[in-house]
Amino acid sequence: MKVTMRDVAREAGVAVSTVSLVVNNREGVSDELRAKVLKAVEKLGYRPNRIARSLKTDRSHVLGLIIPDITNPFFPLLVRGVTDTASTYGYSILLANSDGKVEEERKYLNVFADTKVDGIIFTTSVKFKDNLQLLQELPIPKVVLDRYLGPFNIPTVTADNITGGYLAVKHLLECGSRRILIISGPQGYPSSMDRLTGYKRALDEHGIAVDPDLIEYGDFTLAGGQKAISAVLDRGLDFDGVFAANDLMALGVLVELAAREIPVPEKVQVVGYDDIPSANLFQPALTTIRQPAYEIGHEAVRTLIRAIHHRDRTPPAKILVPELIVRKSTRAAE
Amino acid sequence: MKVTMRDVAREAGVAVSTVSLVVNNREGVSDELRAKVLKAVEKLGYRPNRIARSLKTDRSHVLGLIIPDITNPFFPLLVRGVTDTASTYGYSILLANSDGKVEEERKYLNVFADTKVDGIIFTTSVKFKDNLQLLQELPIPKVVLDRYLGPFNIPTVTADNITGGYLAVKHLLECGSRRILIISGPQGYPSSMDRLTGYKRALDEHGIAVDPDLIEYGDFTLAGGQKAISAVLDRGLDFDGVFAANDLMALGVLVELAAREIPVPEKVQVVGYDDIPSANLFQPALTTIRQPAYEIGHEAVRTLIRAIHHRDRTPPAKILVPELIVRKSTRAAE
DNA sequence: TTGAAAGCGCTAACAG
DNA sequence: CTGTTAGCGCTTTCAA
Repeated sequence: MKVTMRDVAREAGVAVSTVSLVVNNREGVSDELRAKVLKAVEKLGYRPNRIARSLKTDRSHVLGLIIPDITNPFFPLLVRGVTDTASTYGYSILLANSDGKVEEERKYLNVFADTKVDGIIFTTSVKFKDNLQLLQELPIPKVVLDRYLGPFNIPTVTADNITGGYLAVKHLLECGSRRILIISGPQGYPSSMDRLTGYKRALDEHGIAVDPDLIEYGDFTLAGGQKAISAVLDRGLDFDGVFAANDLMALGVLVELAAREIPVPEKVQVVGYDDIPSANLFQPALTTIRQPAYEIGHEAVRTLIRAIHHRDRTPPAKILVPELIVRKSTRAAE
Repeated sequence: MKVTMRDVAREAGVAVSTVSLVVNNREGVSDELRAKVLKAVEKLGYRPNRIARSLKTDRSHVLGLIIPDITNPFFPLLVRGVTDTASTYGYSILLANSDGKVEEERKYLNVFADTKVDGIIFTTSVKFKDNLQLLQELPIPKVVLDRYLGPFNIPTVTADNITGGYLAVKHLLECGSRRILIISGPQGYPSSMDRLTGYKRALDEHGIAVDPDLIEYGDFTLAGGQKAISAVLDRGLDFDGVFAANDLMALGVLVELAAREIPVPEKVQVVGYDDIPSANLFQPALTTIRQPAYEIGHEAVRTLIRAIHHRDRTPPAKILVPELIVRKSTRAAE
C-alpha cells in the first residue's frame, strides 16, 4: 500500500541512501544505478514523503499567509500574487484570515510556527503592537505587509501610502475642489494615517489650511463609508470633494450621495483608494489610487524567500508606488 | 535554542512519554506530575513540533483547497467558509489556484498528496475527466465541489444548478419576457450545462419552444459576457430577456446594453448567477441567483472531516439550494 | 561510487 | 501511574 524508500531500495537492489540521492537529483550515482532506481520508483509508484523530509531537513517548503479577510476585495489579487510566486519557487501557501483580531493573529502565528512553515507573510491589524513582540520572537523569517517596520528589524513590503494620499488629494485640488472631506481609516491604523498625511501635505502645498471638521474616520467597509458621509451631510457641513481611504468606503459615499441626489462629480468629486474591481463597474466609475496588490504579494514572497536563504541579511523595506486612476467620479483637471 | 520533549522531560524530571501525555491533554498522569511538566514547558518555552507528530501519527491537520481563481469574485466567500470551518476543527488550509488548467490541478493534487494533507477540496475544471483517475487513485479523503460525482464514489458538495437556472428563467418569464437569451458557460462545463437545463425546463413549463439561436456560450468573464451580447445584438436578433450563467457575464451584458442605450429592465431584463458583491453595486442592481458560497465551503470541510474520520462510509452528495434575489435589472412580476 | 547507521521530534506499545 | 524503547520515512555523515 504505502511505499517507502526502503521498498524502492530493495526492489532496485541498492541502499536507501542511493535512492535518496537519485530522488533528489543529486550527483554521485552511476548512470546505471540511477536507471535501476528510477525504474523501481516507477514500478512501485514511489512518492517521497515530504513530512519525513521536513523533519530531517527542517524545511517544509510551505509559507504562511495571514491576511485580515479574503472577502475584502483588495486581497484576492494580493493572494494571487503570493500563490503564483510561491508556486514558481516550489512553495505552498497556508492561508489564514484574522479579521484583524489580535488573538486570531496570535493563534495563526503560533499554528504556523508549530507547523514549521519556512516563512510567514503577515498583514497587520490595528492593534498590531500587541503582537509585535511575538512576531519578533518567532524564529522564522517573515515579511510584514502594508507597514514600515524597519526599526524592528522585520522586512517590509508596502505601497507608499503617503504618496497615494497626496496623489488623490492633489488630483481633487487640480480638478477644482477646495473643501475636501477625508474619510480616513480607523485611527491608529498606520496605512490610513499615512494616507491622511498625504492629504495634509497636498492641502498644504496648495496653501489650504487643514480643517479638522473635514476629517472623518471610517472602518474600511462600504456601510461605514456610507454612514460617515451621511453623518457629515446631516451635520450640514459644506464640502466639494471627498477622499475616502479605501474604495469600499468611497463606494459607500457614492451610494449615499446618489440616494440624496447630489450629483457626482458635478457638485462633489470623489476619489477612493485600492482600485478594487467594482471601482470600475460602479456608476459613476470611481477615480481611485491603484495599489499594486499583485505585485505586493509577489514582492512579499521574493523578499521572504531571500530571507529564508540568507538569514543574516539586513531586512529590506520594499516600497512600491501607487498610481492615480482617473475615471468618472472626478472632473477633468482644469 | 530549539527545545524538544526530551528537554522538557529532563527539566521536569520525568519521562518523555509523560510529557507527551501532558502536552496532548491525555488521561493517566497524576496532577502532581502534570503540574511539574507544565511548569517545565512554560519555563523552557516548549512548543510541540507538528511535523514530527505528523510523521508519527500520519495526520497533518492540514487540508488542501484547489480552486480555479481566488480573483474570481465567487470564490473569496467560499474560501472563507472553508477556512473558518477548518479553523473551528483545528485544521489549516493550503490554497492553490489552478486557473482551471488540467496540468495545474494535477500538479497541486500531487503536491498536496506528498505534503500528506489529511484531505483535499477540489473544484473541477472543464476537462476534469483527465484528472478523474488521478483523483480516484489518490489515497486521500476528498470532496469535489460544484459537480455531482456520486457514481465515482467521491463525495460532493454543490448547489443545485438545474433549479438555479430554472428559478432565473421562471422569474424572467413571470416578469413578462418571452424571448429569453441565455449566455451559458463554456460547453462541457457541467454546472453551466445544468443551468442550461434549468433554462429549458422553465421555458418548457411555460409552453415556449427553445430557440437555438437564443443560446450563446460565454467564458464566465465580464469581457466574455460583453462580447457575447454584442455579437447577438450585431446579428440583429430579437430578445427581451437575458439569463447569464454567472454575474460577471451578466455585468458585461449590462455594460454593453448601457453603452447601446438599451434600457434595463424596460426593454431587456437581465438575470445573473452567483450573487457576487458587485451585483448589488451596479446600476441597475442585478437580479441574480444566489449561490450559498460560504455554506458550500463550510459543508465541504464538514464532509471532508467526516470522511477523514470514517474512511469507509458511503460518500454523501450534499446539494444546497440556490435562491432568487430580485433587484432592479428585472421588472416586478405581473 | 556505494552502503550502514544515526537520528530529526514525536507517539504508542509495553513493561514495570 | 510512569518509564523504556522502537520506530514514522527520510537525509546525511562516515567508512568501505
